[in-house]
Amino acid sequence: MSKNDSISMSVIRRLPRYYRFLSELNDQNIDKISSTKLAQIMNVTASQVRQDLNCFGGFGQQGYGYSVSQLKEEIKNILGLNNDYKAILIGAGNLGKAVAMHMNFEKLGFELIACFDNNEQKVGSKLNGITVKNESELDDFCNKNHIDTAFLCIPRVCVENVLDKLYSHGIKNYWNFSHYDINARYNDTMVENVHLSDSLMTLCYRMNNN
Amino acid sequence: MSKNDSISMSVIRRLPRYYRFLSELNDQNIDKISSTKLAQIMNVTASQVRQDLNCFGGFGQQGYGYSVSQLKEEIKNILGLNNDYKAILIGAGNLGKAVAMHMNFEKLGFELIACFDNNEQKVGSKLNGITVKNESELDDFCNKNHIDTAFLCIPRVCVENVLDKLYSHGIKNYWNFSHYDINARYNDTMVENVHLSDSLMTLCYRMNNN
DNA sequence: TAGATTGTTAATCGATTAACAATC
DNA sequence: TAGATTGTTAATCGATTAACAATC
Repeated sequence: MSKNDSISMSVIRRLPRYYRFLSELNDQNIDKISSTKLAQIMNVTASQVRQDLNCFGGFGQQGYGYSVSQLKEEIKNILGLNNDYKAILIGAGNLGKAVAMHMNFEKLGFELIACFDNNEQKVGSKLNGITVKNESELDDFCNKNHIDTAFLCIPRVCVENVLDKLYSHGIKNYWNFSHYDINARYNDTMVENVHLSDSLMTLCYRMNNN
Repeated sequence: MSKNDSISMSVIRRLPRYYRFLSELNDQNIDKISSTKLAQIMNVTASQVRQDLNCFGGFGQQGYGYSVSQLKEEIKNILGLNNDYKAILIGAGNLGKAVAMHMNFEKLGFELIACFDNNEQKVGSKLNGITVKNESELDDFCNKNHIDTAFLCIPRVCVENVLDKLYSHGIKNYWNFSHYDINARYNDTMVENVHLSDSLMTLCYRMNNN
């Protein structure tokens, strides 16, 4: 279909940032912007802005620039934020709790429909209105509900067991906070990793070598 | 000094991953590995492994390969994980709590020495043995203690005020969980961003366009 | 020594930037 | 129309991969 056949990850990873800056401009009731000005604000080159946007279509108007509100909506659609992907969260520890409580899933194209934990202590507690279920109910829940993606907030050593179960139910999209290498086990999965400790190590390196 | 004059961010961001895989191999008591085998395990090319490592020195031995334990230690040193950088955490909400409780700072070159929050409800509670202080004590604390870096787990709108304060005390390294653009305000800061919602949006895009 | 594997140079590939014709 | 700014092609830059001589 049309242009977005094989957009590079470099471009894809910049999209949320465009979306954020455009949302801000829109909130400030600015209705037009040129690639040059947007680039200035975002601290990138105007060429990059135009190249990136043109991966998806000609959203601008020569001699004028881009309509902020229109471009913002375009990117929202490109990202797919109007979706309502059903997500479940595995692991209601500190990290899982933070993910459940902190994120505005609705604005990101997701709906969190259930949380699971294997710790009896946590079962029954509520996260953003969702009662934490016992992990033993996971299979049953997967059978009875359509699930698009799983957010894994469990320790590395626990992932394989849970992953095998989820994969057997056809779940192939993962937001993974552990260091378990999901793709190595199932190469047809779509995995977005968040490696907090890698990020902190990178900061450490840079502090050493500034 | 020597080789690591201007290592590209691409290489730097791969270092934690090397460190992880080497640590694992070491735990399995494997004592030698070739670039080819390591590349296989990590799903990259052997060329990249050798190029990356040679940015920092010739750690291998021709005809033999690399000593796992030695290479692991080398990378640990390159990353600077033996440091004891003093860090403070701003924001003891769900995210801040998760960061404080979940991370093994000691193994990452940091020591968390204080937490602050402006919410009276949170002040006095304990995170991993550290009592949450009132944000009003921040200035005083900065005056009396050496601080290398701040972890910002506060909402975007709260960052500017806190940042100005921290920067005035000479703190220039930040682990930033908000969408506030620290570098735009102070361009001599070292910032490592964690943008959870950007990550989730990227997953959303990829789910739409698999 | 012969075999293996590194360190490093050269070739390729992809991403970013510059330039400019098209056009509003 | 003249001025501005896009969309797009071409040039540059950097990162990845391949090749191979050095050497353990």
